[in-house]
Formats: sequence, structure tokens, C-alpha cells
Amino acid sequence: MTNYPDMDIEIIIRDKVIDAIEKLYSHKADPNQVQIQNTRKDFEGDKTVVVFPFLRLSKKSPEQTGEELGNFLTGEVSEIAGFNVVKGFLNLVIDGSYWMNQLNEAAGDKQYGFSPVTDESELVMIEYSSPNTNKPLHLGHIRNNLLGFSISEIMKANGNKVVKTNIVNDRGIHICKSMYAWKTLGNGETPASSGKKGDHLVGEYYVKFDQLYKKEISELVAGGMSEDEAKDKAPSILAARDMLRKWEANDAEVRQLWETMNGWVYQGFDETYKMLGVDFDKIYYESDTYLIGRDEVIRGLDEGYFYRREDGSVWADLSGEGLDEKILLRSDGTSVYMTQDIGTAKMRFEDYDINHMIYVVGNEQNYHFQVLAILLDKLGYKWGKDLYHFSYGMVELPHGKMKSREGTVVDADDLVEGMIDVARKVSEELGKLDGYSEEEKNNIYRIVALGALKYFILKVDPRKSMLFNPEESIDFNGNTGPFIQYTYARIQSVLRKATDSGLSIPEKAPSIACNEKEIELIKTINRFPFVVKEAGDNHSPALIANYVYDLVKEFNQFYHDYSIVNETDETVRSFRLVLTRTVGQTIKNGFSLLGIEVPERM
RNA sequence: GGUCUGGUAGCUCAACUGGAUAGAGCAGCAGCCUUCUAAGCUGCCGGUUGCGGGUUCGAGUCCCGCCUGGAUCACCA
Repeated sequence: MTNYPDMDIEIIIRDKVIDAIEKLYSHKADPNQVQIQNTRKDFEGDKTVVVFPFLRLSKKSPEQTGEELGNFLTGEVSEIAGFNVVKGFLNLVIDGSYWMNQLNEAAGDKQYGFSPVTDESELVMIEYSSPNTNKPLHLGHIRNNLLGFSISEIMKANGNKVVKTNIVNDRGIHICKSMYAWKTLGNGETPASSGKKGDHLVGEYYVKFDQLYKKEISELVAGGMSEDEAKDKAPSILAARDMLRKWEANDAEVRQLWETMNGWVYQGFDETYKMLGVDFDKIYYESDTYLIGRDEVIRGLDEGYFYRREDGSVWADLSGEGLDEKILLRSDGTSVYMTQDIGTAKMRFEDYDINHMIYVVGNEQNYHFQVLAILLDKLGYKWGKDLYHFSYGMVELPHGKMKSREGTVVDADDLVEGMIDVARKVSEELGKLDGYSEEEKNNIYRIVALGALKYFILKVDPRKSMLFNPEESIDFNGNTGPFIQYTYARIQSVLRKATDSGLSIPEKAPSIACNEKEIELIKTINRFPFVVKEAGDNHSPALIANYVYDLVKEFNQFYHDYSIVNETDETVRSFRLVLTRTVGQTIKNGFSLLGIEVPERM
């Protein structure tokens, strides 16, 4: 009999299964053939070994093979207290003392489930958000920001150094449109003079430009011009293009206006970011990177990776990679989106010693990143083909995609504000916060509202598109952020009650004979570090969200069925208090990976 | 049209990457507060996993063909 106190039970089982196959059937089993999973709840046992893969080696029935393996394992591993075989599944019963140890591994560890970041840790740079500075953030950006922030936290928890970065698309024709509209129609309106948030104000002028442009087009078409020509000749678009040229030529007046309006937008964005609880370690601006990108393209041209057409435009021929040709510089020498991304990548790798680069960008840009990876590779960057495009699905409304022109955009600030209103209403109806100051209450409304919104978005598989119905407010009951926050607050309430009545909660749980719910809870807590790792490997906050929900559901059943503070057996009470506290800690840790706060009361 | 991607309960989502009887929430119905927070707990109802083949001990998951939604293929970003 061997004891492996600190080793994970699954590793032990895997090793011993391989031993067993060798001893019993004289075959070497491939470790990958050994499939171990948590036993489903409707069967007796804790860990299950799938025996089908070994039938070829044992040349016996699934039942008999399972029996033989079970007998071997029970004899070899002290933690295995018994087993049963159902069809081709060997269910192992793990001794209660093992679970008690597992609980005490987690108990009192504020960093439970997280791997430490060390000097040797790899550096992961994560780009997310990446707004244009001509309009405010909307629901699509919210998904991006929440995913980006959460992935960053998850990568940290997996022991990586993380640099959160943002590339701000602060130049280009779209910015000039807002600028032109403001200049001609704005009468000097400012955020201060109008009381409007800066990004919203600039966004209004972007819309006004579009209206003006459309009007001019229809007038020109009415005057006999073709639509294509009208689009090209409308006075407003000519003026915007002129501004862009002046901008590139460093025209003082245009630059001044550009800086002023962008300043308004940044102030607005900062508010929104702050409210969402997201931040960045390093911000890049397209206005700083596009020229570097242009130089890189020229270098690629000189070195023969790209070619120039007769009109002067520069292209990459990717037909060898099964893709099309891609433009890199316009015939007038100005740069496109791709150019800028090449420059930004170069700057980043000069600024940091990056091991992994992750771009959090919607799946509508899959092609773009496929091309970017190839281009960087061609330009000689060894990390080019290794960049990871975290491609997430779109947020759809009941009537389809958000269209700014059709007014179906769900504004980020409005959405958060609306959520806070709902949180306030729900909370006031329940009346549990009576006696708190307005400030305390407002903070709780904020925490709950954001918890609801963030959980709603993060619980779905990021790769899939998701539906948001603005008509129905996000739920606060069931599988939701507030339900989980509520359970956390409830746990804190129990712990307060314990200390208030003079009970001390020990660091480690005393050994007791656990009931089924307690074992289930420990098993669930025990899964957390694996879930964190899996979430990192799969880049999926949803795995964390679904896990925390499982844990909380489990706890609420336990809470309903058993007393904690009111338990009369002192040892059992101590054990349950430690268990309860550990569940609370695990909820908090899990939610921190989603960027969701937990309230002490609600 | 080429490429990529999705289709699971009335609705919104899961399913440990090929494992046991496909699970939750919402909505609907029926119960549980004199006791640690009822934003909770317990039941009931709800499914031919788009359709048809194939691969194997075993398929929602892998392969092929249809049906169907979406994205993308610009001197837009």
C-alpha cells in the first residue's frame, strides 16, 4: 500500500491503472487511454474509470475487466475505499478523509485556485476594447471589454504576466466626419456647455454628418447625377476628405480640432471604462502606429514580399496561402486598417518581451487576422503566425444585428444606468437594506446591476453569438449574477452571525463524518483549480461562470437542509463554518475572474 | 458563388472535448418562511439534439450529403 498525501487522486489512479493493466494483462497501456472523470451524481462513487479502452488488452467482458481493475486499485491505493462496476464504468469510492484534506487545502487560502506569477512566468499581452473615437461604446463593446478583462484575469490566475492593452482608432475618415459636422453645425457646443458626455456629443455629430451626407446625395441624384458619383462628389464628403489630408499634413487648425474632440471622447470613455471596471496597462493610438506600419509595408515591398501596382497601390499576394490579394497601401500612399495593425504589432513587440499575443476582436474579423498573421510572418516576425485571435460572437438583438443608422444600437452607458435602476427597484421591494446610508445602498445597486449584466454576457460560450432582448430586463433570479451574489451575501451573513454570537471559526476544518451534501460541496470546491486551468486553456470565462453557478446551487441546497450556526454538535458546527467560509471564498475568487464584485449584504 | 461558422425543451443557455438515463434557468402548474437573508428550496410539465447516411463497444460531439441562420471575401474600419 502506498500513500500519496499531496498528489492529486486522479494522477494516482491513472498510474495505478497502467500498473494494473501491466500486471493483470501484460500490456502497456497508453496514459491517454486512461479516462478518468467525476462520477455522475446518479451513481455511487466519486471517480470513474472508463474501462472500454482496455477490453482489447484484457480480452474479457467490460464487467469482469472493471471488477479486476477495481480489486487491484482498492488494494493498491489507500484512498480508494471501495468500488462498483456499472456496464463499462468502474466507479471508485474515495475515502472521506481524502475529501477532508482537500477541503483544508482550500480553507483559508485567499488565493485558492490561482497559480502564482513568478519571474519565469510567460508574458501574455491581451488587446481588447479598441474603440473608434467617433461614437460612444455600445453593447458589442461591452461584450468585448468584459471578455478582454476576464480573459486577462484568467490568464493571470494561470500564472502568466499579463499586459492589458488597447489600440485606439483615433484617426481616419470617420473621425473627420464628426469633426466636419461639428465645425459646420456645432456652434461651438462642448460637453461643458451642453452637459453632454463627450463621447455622446461627438457621436451626435457623426450621426449629423451622415444625415447631411445623405441629404446631399439625394439632392445630387435629383439633379441628374448617378448615385455612385453623388456619393463621391457630395460637398460634405469632399470636405471630410480634405480634412483628412490636412490632418496627415499636420495642419495646425485641423490637428487642434482633432485633439479637442478626441479629448472629449476620451473623457467619456474613461467614465464608461471605470463604470464597467475595466482598465489597461498600456494604450496605443493608431495615430502613433500607422506610419510605422507604412514603413514596414515599404520594407516588405523592397524585400520583395509585396508588390506595387501601376496605380501606386501596394498589395500582398496571398494566393499561395489559399487567400486573395490584400491591399496594404492605397494608391495615394495612405494606409488602411491592416497597415496600422502591422505597425502596432511591431511597436508592441519592441516595447515588451511578449510570449503570447491575444487579440480580443469579434469574429467578423476572422479573415483580417488570418491575413495579419501571414503578413507578419512574411515580414520576418517569428511570432506572427502564433498570434491568437480570440474570436467572439456578435451580440444580436431580436431583430438582428445592431445598426447605428437604424437607431437600434444599445448604448453602453444607457444600459448600465438602466440596470442600476432595475437593481434599485428590486432591492427596494425586498426592503433588506433598510437602515443603510444612501451611499451604501447605491454601491450595492451598482454591484448587483453590474453583476447581472456581466454574468449575463460572460456565462455564454464566447465563440457563439448571443441574443440580447432590450425589451426584457436581465433577470435577477435563477442562473444569474445576483443569485450568486445573494448566496455570497447570505454566507457572509451566516459568518457574521457566528462571530457575533461569540463563535470562533477555526483555520482548518475538524474531521467529521460528512453527509452527502457536504461531500458534494467539497468535491465541487475541489474542482475549482481545474476549472481555472481549463478556462485558461480554452480562453473561456463561461466555464468559470457555469462552475460558480454549480457551486452556489450546491451550497443553497446544503444551506436549506442543514443548520450551520444553529448546529448543536460543536465539531460539526466548526466544520460547517469552515466549509461555508471556503465556499464564500471560492465564489469570490471565481467572480473576481469575471470582474464581478460580491457584496457583503444585499 | 468561394471560405468560415452556428442549428439542443415555448424562450435564453449547458453538456468535463467520443462516454452511463442530454442538464439548468426563465415562462407555466403545485408546494415550503414563528428557526442562519424566500434574489432561496422542493416537486410536476416540457426533447426523434435541423434532416439523412457513415465511422465504433458508444455520436449532441468526428466524417459525407442535404435544409437553414449568420459572418466574410472592398483603395471601410
